Amino acid sequence: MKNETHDITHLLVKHDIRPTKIRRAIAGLLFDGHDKHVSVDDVIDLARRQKIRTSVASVYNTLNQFASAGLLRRVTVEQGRAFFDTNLSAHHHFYFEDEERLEDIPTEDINVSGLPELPQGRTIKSVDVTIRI
Amino acid sequence: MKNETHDITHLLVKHDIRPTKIRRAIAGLLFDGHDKHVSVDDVIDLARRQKIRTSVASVYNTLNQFASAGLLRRVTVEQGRAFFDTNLSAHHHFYFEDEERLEDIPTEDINVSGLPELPQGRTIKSVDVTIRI
DNA sequence: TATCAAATTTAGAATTATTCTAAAAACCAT
DNA sequence: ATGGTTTTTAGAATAATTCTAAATTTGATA
Ligand SMILES: [Mn+2]
Ligand SMILES: [Mn+2]
Ligand SMILES: [Zn+2]
Ligand SMILES: [Zn+2]
Repeated sequence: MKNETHDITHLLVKHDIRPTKIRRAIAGLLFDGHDKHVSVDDVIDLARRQKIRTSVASVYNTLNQFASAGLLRRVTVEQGRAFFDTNLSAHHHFYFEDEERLEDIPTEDINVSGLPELPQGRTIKSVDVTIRI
Repeated sequence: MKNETHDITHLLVKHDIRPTKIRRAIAGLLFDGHDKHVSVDDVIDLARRQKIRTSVASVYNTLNQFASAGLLRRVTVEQGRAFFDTNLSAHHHFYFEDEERLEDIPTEDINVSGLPELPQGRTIKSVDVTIRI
């Protein structure tokens, strides 16, 4: 068993996700040490290229589970398609409209300060800055 | 003819949109002097309540035309539904996730500075700050 | 290792938002 | 009023996502 496989199994277990075959396979595609932003279609294509046999429903199930478990972050930049981000640290995004592609902006490259008072009883879930270019 | 109606006709004409009946009706719902964020469904409901007879396709056509003409600004905060914003001045948003509702944040209530360098040949189309609460 | 209940995966149907089509209606310059 | 052009519309088409329920996999236990 490759070390990488072992790491992925533990990553899933740590997040209370049973490390089944397709979950490990999809996690293997996503968590390869490189930050990425993927659509469901991207994952289906990636899986097909690696001869991983799965279904559309499973890709949806798995990405949604990973997002709920905090292994992925959902990024909404256009209505219609969802993107999932493997970079979990605080950061912002360029969105290349013509290419329908996201690129990270390190949090230190944008200064967001002086947040307004929140309405009663609310807490911030996220602060997202998207620069469309 | 009410003054308000006249204003709306001129607003459309100024933006090179022929002031047809349904366009004037939908513009009347939207441009009443109060900033608002509406979904297509909201507009259909508003129209129905005012006994404005129209079709789903026309609401889509009209909102898309208004957005292209710069009378509305499209706001993307969740995959699935599009919001249209009548507030055209620079500002940001709270998004109330549980209520699926937007609220404006005046631009002076958030300080966004030190934007990063843009990739070659790109220009900023918009800078959107969304605070999910 | 064999058994089996629970969890997962899956194909295809269903749902939802949006766009497309092409026929009918409205518009407006003459 | 006429008639070419634009708009409106109902319903079909498309596309992303979720649902359903049957088949498969998983992993604890015997
Ligand atoms: Mn693709
Ligand atoms: Mn509604
Ligand atoms: Zn990112
Ligand atoms: Zn707004």
